[in-house]
Amino acid sequence: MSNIREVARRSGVSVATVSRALKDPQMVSPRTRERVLKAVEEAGYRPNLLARNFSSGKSYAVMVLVPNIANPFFSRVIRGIEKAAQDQGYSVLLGDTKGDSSNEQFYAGMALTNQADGVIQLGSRYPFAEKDANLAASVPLVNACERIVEDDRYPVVELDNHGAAQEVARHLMKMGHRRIGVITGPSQSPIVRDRLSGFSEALKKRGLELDPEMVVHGEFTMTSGQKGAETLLSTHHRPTAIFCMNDEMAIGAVHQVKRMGLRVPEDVSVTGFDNIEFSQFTDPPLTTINQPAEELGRYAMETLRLIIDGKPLKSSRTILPFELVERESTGPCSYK
Amino acid sequence: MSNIREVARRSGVSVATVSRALKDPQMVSPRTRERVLKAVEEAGYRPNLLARNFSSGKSYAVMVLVPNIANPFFSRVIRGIEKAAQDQGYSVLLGDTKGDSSNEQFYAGMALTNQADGVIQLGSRYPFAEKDANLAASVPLVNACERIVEDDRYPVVELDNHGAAQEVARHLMKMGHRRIGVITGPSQSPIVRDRLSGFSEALKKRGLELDPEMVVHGEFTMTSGQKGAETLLSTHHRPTAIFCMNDEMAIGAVHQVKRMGLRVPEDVSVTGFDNIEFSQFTDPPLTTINQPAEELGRYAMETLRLIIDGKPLKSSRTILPFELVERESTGPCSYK
DNA sequence: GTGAAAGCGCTAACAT
DNA sequence: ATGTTAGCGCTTTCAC
Repeated sequence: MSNIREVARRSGVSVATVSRALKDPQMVSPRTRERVLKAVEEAGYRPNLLARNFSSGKSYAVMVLVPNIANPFFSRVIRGIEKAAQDQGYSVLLGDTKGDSSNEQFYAGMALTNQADGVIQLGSRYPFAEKDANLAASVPLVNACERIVEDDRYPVVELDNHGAAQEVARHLMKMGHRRIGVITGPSQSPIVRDRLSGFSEALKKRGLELDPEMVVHGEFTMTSGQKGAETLLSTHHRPTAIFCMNDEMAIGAVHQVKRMGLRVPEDVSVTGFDNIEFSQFTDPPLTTINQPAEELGRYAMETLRLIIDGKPLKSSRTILPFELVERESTGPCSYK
Repeated sequence: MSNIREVARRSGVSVATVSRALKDPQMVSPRTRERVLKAVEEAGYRPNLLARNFSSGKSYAVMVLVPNIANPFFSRVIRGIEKAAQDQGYSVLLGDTKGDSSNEQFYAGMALTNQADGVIQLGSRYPFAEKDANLAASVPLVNACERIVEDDRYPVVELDNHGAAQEVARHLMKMGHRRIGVITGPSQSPIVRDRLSGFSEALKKRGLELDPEMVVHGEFTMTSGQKGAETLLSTHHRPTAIFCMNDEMAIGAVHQVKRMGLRVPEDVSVTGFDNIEFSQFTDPPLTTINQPAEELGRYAMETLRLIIDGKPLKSSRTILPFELVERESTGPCSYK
């Protein structure tokens, strides 16, 4: 592997000039530039970015903490992050945390040893170990999709979860549903709270109360959606519709509804959230909320970049718009 | 951010001793060690790994090229890679290539500038630009899941695709199917060729010929699976079973079979490949081939590590076992 | 426009 | 067991 000195030697200039010719071409004369580039070619030279980064004190990498990389919604967010990162000359380090705080601390900790210039947390936890909080205070951190619990020090890029859940409620009520079950995510998650409050608020506006028996907690997995549906449908007074807080759980719920000999949507309507691609191919296709996943990622990366560069943020909270996608998993309430 | 000199000053020893106390504790006396650790604590010191890596000439990062990060099968492979990487002190750089060769070249190129110590290619292409081939020759590269076309210079970790496709064929023939359609992936892909040859070989053994009209090419997406099924089912003599080369296409195919008023499996059996989690929740659940995805990833990372460290490989080709998972999307042939 | 040289933070060879 | 120092490859002042 040839280095900058080798190129300097070959082109008969100093290393400084080579450095300039490559990073700031108009700083050197056309003739030298040409000679340098020729030497670069001949030597098969590639700058050692490890050295460059070390020298500049930056890694030009961002650490992305993702609760579950197998969730297609997060995949799309990551796509958005990556695209934006590439545009900005940054690389993406992947940290699949499985929602585990020790994993989060491990990966986020890499920003403390200069392996990443910033962190994008897609989960809802403050990702650093408490004992590292002092050091971590200076690490650029952006929170996307979720919102870090009890902490508004960090910019967040998220959906109008409250509004989206309201929209779902309105959609179901418009179809005549009055007893609606909800399969949430983990109860401590801020988005779960937002969606739950939006949902019950919309119900209240129409004089309906959210029966606690109609709220079960899932874990954003298909299995938990299936179990949740089983619980809801085994109640004495079963719901005619189920609002699932993500598409995976909705897929599990639809599965269970059918297993219990009921039809979707004739007997039970089911809604999802996220609009992952699979939601179009279930039977029936899911009514769901579309999240602009790639944009969430892009905004998160762009925001992080501003922080890294010490530039001012227009706002510490970016809310992206949702969209209700009506498909065939919801229909008129046939009960009574 | 305090550095090693600061710690040296605080503990009254030299930087070398601090370095040793941290990297090789038993090289310094217990008393000094203690003093150093105390100083580290007080100073809130974290080693600058950018500097350490630069100094050692290694990035301790691997670049993973993935054709489509939204494909849950690849997600699981990445999980396996990441786990193994973490165990070995490596970080994972993500390169979502979308199957695009310019993306592959961009991301793989990061290994040429010392930003990654090696590359894991999950796609089937030689990832470097031809003009970089000379430089790239020294970059550790492992191919997983797919096999790099026309090039056996690189170790590969893959499934027995030929055998798995045979197994699918045998399963369908056992159920009485004699006219079977196939929805493949891109025709240049080696795994597609392997599976196709295994499939037709098994057919031949039972005196059946694979009708070219029964082979359509998909792109490993649900939409292409849907289209493929439409094509196959619109033929004059339609198949009673369809072998899809991944689960997404099978999901699309099932969707289309139903849309055409046919039943799965009563009228048409459908099989998938990969055993992604969604395959359990389709209606009906998919008969498919289980791939040990995480293990594929783990082996790939371990193999790459051996190459990086210049250690000998036991074999340049690791074949992992498959398993046929029988679910309800396949059933006895009812035709004639 | 170009060169000389310091310095980024760490490791490791060498000296003691 | 510990200190001194060169050096990793690059960027960036500071002179000229």
